[in-house]
This record gives sequence, structure tokens and C-alpha cells, in this order.
Amino acid sequence: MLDPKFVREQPDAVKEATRIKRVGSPELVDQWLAADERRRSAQASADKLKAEQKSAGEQMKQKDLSPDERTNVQVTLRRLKEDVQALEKQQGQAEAEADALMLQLPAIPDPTWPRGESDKANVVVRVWADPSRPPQPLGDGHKDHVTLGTSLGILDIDRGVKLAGSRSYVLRGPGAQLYWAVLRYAQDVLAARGYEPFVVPVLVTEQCMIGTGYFPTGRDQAYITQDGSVLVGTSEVPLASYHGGEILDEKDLPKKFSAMSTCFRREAGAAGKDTAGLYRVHQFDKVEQVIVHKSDDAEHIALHEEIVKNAEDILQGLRLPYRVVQNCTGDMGQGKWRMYDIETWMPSRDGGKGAYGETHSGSALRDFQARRLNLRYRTGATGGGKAATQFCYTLNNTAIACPRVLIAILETYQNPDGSVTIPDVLRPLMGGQERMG
RNA sequence: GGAGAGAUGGCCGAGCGGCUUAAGGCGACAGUUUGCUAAACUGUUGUACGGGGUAAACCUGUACCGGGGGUUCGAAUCCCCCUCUCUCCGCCA
Repeated sequence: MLDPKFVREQPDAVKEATRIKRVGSPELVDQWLAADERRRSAQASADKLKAEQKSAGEQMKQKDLSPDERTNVQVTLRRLKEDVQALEKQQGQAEAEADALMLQLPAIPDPTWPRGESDKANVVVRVWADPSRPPQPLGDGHKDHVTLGTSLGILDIDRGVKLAGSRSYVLRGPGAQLYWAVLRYAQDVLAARGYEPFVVPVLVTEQCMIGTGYFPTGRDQAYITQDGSVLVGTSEVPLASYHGGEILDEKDLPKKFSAMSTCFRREAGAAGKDTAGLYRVHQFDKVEQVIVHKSDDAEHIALHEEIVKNAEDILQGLRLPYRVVQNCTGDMGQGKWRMYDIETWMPSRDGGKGAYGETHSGSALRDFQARRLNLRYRTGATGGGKAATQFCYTLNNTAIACPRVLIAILETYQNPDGSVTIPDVLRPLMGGQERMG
């Protein structure tokens, strides 16, 4: 959500954002301005009448009023009441209209970030690979993760589909252990860096979805229950909503959170895309990082770099080749100010030539989510200055997500004999196993 | 799922149609006093949306006692609906 004052004063900047982000439309801005103007004028009129109502009400309390005077005042009050009710109704309608429009308006992206229509305009900012494990194509005799996992008996796509339909899978034996180990490894890295671990609900209220910016625009991507609760697509939703509606103390910021949770995504509109294997599935597990901090751009940038570095360090620990890209305006989504994706090397992609596939997504949202969540903090006032409440800034980034990263691990770590070496850092988390197969 | 009791400011807790501008207490902040700390005393104390003012300070209007409707000239207080919490019973991992 944007600052209403900003929309009033710089509507053209918001219109420009709708174009370069390809979110909403410039007309929405004009519609909001009109609804906002109606709301304000109705409130001004209603407030004035209410003040008259109050003073007339005082007269009614006087004992020495003659019967005629009393009747007159009552007539006045009745008329005022009707007028106030009519104005309040107008105000309420205009406000509801303005609010609904506001939820569709995009945040202004950082002007230093690349501008463009689609992921084609994203900019690679760095590439990393362990010299002993450079990015390579699948190569002769090497299998893609589905063939490999199936032959090792650790992956069962067919029965996953039998149980749950398309985009489903079953992992078993060392495959399941590998899945847990990867998640646990990422959790441990974050915990050691002061990110408080959480266990959070994955079935949340619609309010949490609106507050974090996934609703109303992304409604068709979520599973919604018959009770109106929603299965989250990321634990960013409960983590960022955790302090929603509260006023935090500046001295308690920044708050660094992490959670592992199951994530549910309908993948509506992705029919036919990445259908094979573990890349795009309806249910997965992800370790997520969320930071809530004070509204300071320099700190925001530093913390954004920090959560991206955390993810990079996890991938480096696994010795998986990756690259970091800046998402251009058309690829970053409604609420983002800055956004990086981390793409990990997957040998089977692009027909076995290998390609980087998105595994992480790290966003800096400034106060966009916090406004929707009504998440604020009180500034530490010093020297007689009055404490003020301000909206927090929020950030989030993936730490690791399974099974998608397993594609990279299985394909990168496979041996010519069809076995898979287990990455060093995961061995202690898998009972000391060194290889599968 | 059944029965009952609740929801008041940062927290505790009164109020049950106009003496509420929400009592009283706790906490927090500021000041006074006192070798320091503590104590005592005095004062202040929330949020939202408007209007004025230079984006500050400040002045000012309106609303807010879980949420939404209603009755009334007037609602924290009465009525209806909803949500949530607690207690007991039932069912269940």
C-alpha cells in the first residue's frame, strides 16, 4: 500500500509505476483520486454537522427550556441526524472504493533498478562456482534428476501423481533424508546468524494474505478452504504478519525471523510449463527469512544484501553454482522496491545443455507490506522531541526450498556409475551417509 | 459438536442511557527535592481520518470501550448479528 498523501501529491509517479511494473493501470490512480476526494469532502461536511449536533444536544439537557423551544430543538436534531447519516454513508462508500483501488496500486520501484518488461531484462550481477564444480551440461551417461532419482529408488513421481494429481511427487529413503537435511542445514545457518526460528501456521486468515500483498491480486494462486482460511504459498505470510497491527519499540528493531514451512501453490496459468519433475510443484517446503526494521533506506539496502548473502552462503556451503540477478521492474511484482533472484545451475535444463533455474527470491518492500499490515514502530524520542509512530520496512528472502534445489544437488553430484555423492555439509544430517546408490 | 461466562486505554480494573472530557491503580516519560541509587512529590501519557500552519513545532474538528448493524435528541452502557477468548461436557491425534 502506498502513502495516500504521496498518491495525492504525485499521481503521475504512481501512474508511471503501473506502466513499468505492468501492475494495475493508470486509470486506477485517477479513480482513487476521485474516490479519495469524495471521501474527504463527505467527512468535512459530516464533521461540521456533527459539531452542530453536539451543541444542540447540550440545549436538550437544559431544564428551563420551554415546550416550544424543546420541540424546535428536537426537529433540528432529527434533521441533523438524517443529514449526518446520509453523509456518513457516502463517506463509507467512497472510502471502501478508495481502499479497494489502493490495494491494486503498485509500489514505486527503486529508479536504480533495471527497467524492463519481463525476466529477459533482468541483469546478472554476479556468478559463483566452486572451481572444482563448475557449471556443466548434463554430459554423456548422466541422467536428469527424474531418471536418476527413479533409478535410485528415492523419487516416485508416478505414485505421487496417483496420490495427489499432477505436479506431485514422493521422496523415499535417502531421498527423504536428503530433503530434510537440506532444510535443516539452512535452518542451522540462519539460527547461527541470529535469525530467530519459528514454527508458524500455514493455514492463515485472508487478512494475512491481503496484508502481505498476495491478495487480492494473486487470489487465484492460493488454495482457499471452505472456512475462508488460506493455505500459504510461503511462510513469509505468517512471519511478516506476526507483528501486524502492533506498534513496536525502535530499540527492539531489527527483528530477524526464519521459519521452515510447507508451501502450497496452485500454479494457475502455468499449465504446460515445467511439467516434468520437481521444478514446479503444488506442495513444497521452504526455509524463509523475514526482517522487520525501521524506515531507513540505507539500512534497508544493507539488510537486503545481508539476506541475499545468507542464501548465497548456503549455496556455497553446498558447492552449487549459482548466479544472482536483479529483477527488472516488469518482473518484480506489485509491492517490491528492489528484488534479487538467485538462480542455481541445473544441468538438465534447456534440453540437457544446462541452465540457471530460479531457486531463491529476495525482496525489499520498504513500507509497502507494513502499511497493509498496519505494522509500525515508535521512534525513540530524545531531547524533548515527541515520539512518533512510523511504518516499519520489511524484507524477505528464501534460504532454501525443497524439492527444487534437489534438482541441482542430484544432477550436479551424480557420478558416472549412477550413484550420487552427498554434499559434505549434509552428511552429519544424514547419519553420516556419503553417497546414494 | 453441546452448555455457560466474557471482550474497556501499554497493562490491571471500575462504570451498565446524559454528572465519562473513561474512575482508580501499575508502568513509561519529564520535572522538583535529596551525596549517588532508591523513595517521595508534581505534571504528562493512545490511535485514526480531516482542516489550518513551511515537510517541523503547534493550533483545531470528528471518530474510536472486540467488529458490524439497530433503538434513542443522546449508547462503553439497551437490542440483533458476527468474531475471538475462557470454563465445563462430548469427540479426537
